[in-house]
Amino acid sequence: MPIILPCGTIPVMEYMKRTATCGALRLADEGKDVVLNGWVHRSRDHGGIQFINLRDRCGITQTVVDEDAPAELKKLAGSLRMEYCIAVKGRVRKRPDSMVNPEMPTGEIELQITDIEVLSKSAPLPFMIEQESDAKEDLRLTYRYLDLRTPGMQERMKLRHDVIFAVREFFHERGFYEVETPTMIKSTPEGARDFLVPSRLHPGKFYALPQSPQLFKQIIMVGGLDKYFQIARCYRDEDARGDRQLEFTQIDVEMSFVTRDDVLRITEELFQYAFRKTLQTELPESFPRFTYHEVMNTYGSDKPDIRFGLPLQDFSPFVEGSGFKAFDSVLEAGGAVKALTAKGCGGYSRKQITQLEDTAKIYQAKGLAWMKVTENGLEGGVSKFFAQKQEEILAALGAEAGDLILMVADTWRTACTALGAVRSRLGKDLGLTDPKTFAFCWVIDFPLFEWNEEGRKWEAAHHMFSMPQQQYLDTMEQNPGEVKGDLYDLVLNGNEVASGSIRIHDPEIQRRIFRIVGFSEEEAEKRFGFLLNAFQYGPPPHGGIAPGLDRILMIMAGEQTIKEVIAFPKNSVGVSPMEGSPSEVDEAQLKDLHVKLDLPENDA
RNA sequence: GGGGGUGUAGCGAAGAUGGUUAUCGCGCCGGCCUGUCAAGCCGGAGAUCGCGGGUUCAAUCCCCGUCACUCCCGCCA
Repeated sequence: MPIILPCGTIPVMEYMKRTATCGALRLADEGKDVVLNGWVHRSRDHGGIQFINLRDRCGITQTVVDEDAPAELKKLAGSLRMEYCIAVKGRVRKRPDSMVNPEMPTGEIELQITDIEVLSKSAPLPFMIEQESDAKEDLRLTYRYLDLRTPGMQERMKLRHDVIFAVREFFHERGFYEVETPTMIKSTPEGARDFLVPSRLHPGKFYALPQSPQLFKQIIMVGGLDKYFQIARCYRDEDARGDRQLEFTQIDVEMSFVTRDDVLRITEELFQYAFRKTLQTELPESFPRFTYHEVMNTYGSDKPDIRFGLPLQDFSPFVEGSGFKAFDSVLEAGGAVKALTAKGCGGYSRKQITQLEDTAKIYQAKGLAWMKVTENGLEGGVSKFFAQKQEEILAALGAEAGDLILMVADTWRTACTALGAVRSRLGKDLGLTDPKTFAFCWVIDFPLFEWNEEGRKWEAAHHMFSMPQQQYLDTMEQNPGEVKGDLYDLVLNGNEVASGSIRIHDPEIQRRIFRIVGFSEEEAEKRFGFLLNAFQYGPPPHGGIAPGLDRILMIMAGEQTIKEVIAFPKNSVGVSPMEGSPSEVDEAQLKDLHVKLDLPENDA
């Protein structure tokens, strides 16, 4: 790296600066004298001749100290160890034909070394730098600076940069302004727990880190900026998951004077653009749309993986008269019986079926009923109850000999989600989830309210600023559970990757929503007063969406966790093992902040 | 808040009904070696088997507890 200093100050330490990168040289460069800077990736000393693979961000070049090289040079080369940072000078030469390495972009040439300069040494490594480190995740995070050197991490960091760049390009070209919103804001408890920042100047008061820029982007619309986007960091103090971190990045978008379809369209274009620019992948011209009810019924999930079929079906027509009490009683209680035809799984062992049942049970199913389809009809499991109707059943389910029929009877929601989980698992087990296939779809028409059984009240399913669909406006108080919102989720390969809505810009409708979820005028004023105030001054109709950058990158990179596409993620318990956060702070710092600790007893 | 899994040398793993010297690969150190590209060959160092307690003549192995990590349910408007 060039060291830049103001003129006439401290002398620059001179070293052999690179004239090419380690990924650049080709046969056409034969005969050139070049300097490379990089890290010793591997070193192979054959006694007479020594090969040093030099690595930087751009690639790996084989450099060679020949047998007839000066003894001094050979000695220095022999002292090099993995991950020493060095400069080498030499001449590019064609490799002998039989020595060409077709695996390497630089494999037709090598650098005949004339000089070596050790720029810095490396201690023995805690793990080796390989395509993907095989060290445990926690160790990789402790030494993230080494992990970042692995080609795998470097590729993902490049992908992340490329996608962000494409996003900026895309929105810029369409007249969006990138506007930054504050990271220290008013706490508006609703949804996830807030991270709090105590105020020194205002004893007893706190800022919150934003769970998303939601309220600010709506205010930006009131501010007349018309089209906004931001690569926004969001903070939610909830337990982590493979696809969830305490802090994560959203591509936050909001637009004025738009309808739902405008937002869906531009989001489709955004991903078509980003996938084309970064993965050279063409996405479909438009993404299929399903209603919430449809995906729950068919895929048993509000984030369906549509890379494969295996649809859930209604089994309730075959229950009456079967004599199977377990199913009967569920239907009498207003529940549902859902069935899934697992194609070609008729040979599953008892153990395999039990494993599928365990999956269903995680999602609260009481059991997983099953029947095998053979040449002779239904066999095994609960088949004896359905023998008379077997023709009908096979026809309705499209089941054939060699299939396995799986059923869950429970409340509609549990039956769907539990069997949906079984479907997901089968998709993976049967190899139907090619990570190179990118199957986007929209889920629309979400219910606006959900009944909270514990609190005995209605809650906003998404957030309180989403618009009810037009046809419910007159009557939404009468049956809140029926009300569909102008809400939409974007789903990719079974992952929710974006979520958005058309917002309420009419204060009267907003008041009615608050009333339905049991929010008093005073409470609404206290929490969201600034937004309601803004809405007194001619707010434009507006709506937006917020794609989760990390999740999308994870899927683009074919990874199982977003940690692989974040340079410095926290581990599963919110700790960063590298710098050791969170950590205790000085008593004096707490005092400044007017904060006293009240720690749990057994916390050592 | 709940459930599953893991913890053995710097790293990744194997291991035994509870028994004497705990194994393998990579890395590390030393030596040999003209063409490798995960180089090869020879030799060497390196482990209180996560920690604490219990059972036992004897525990890395069994039991209890605990810690750390990891995945999942809940939670995540």
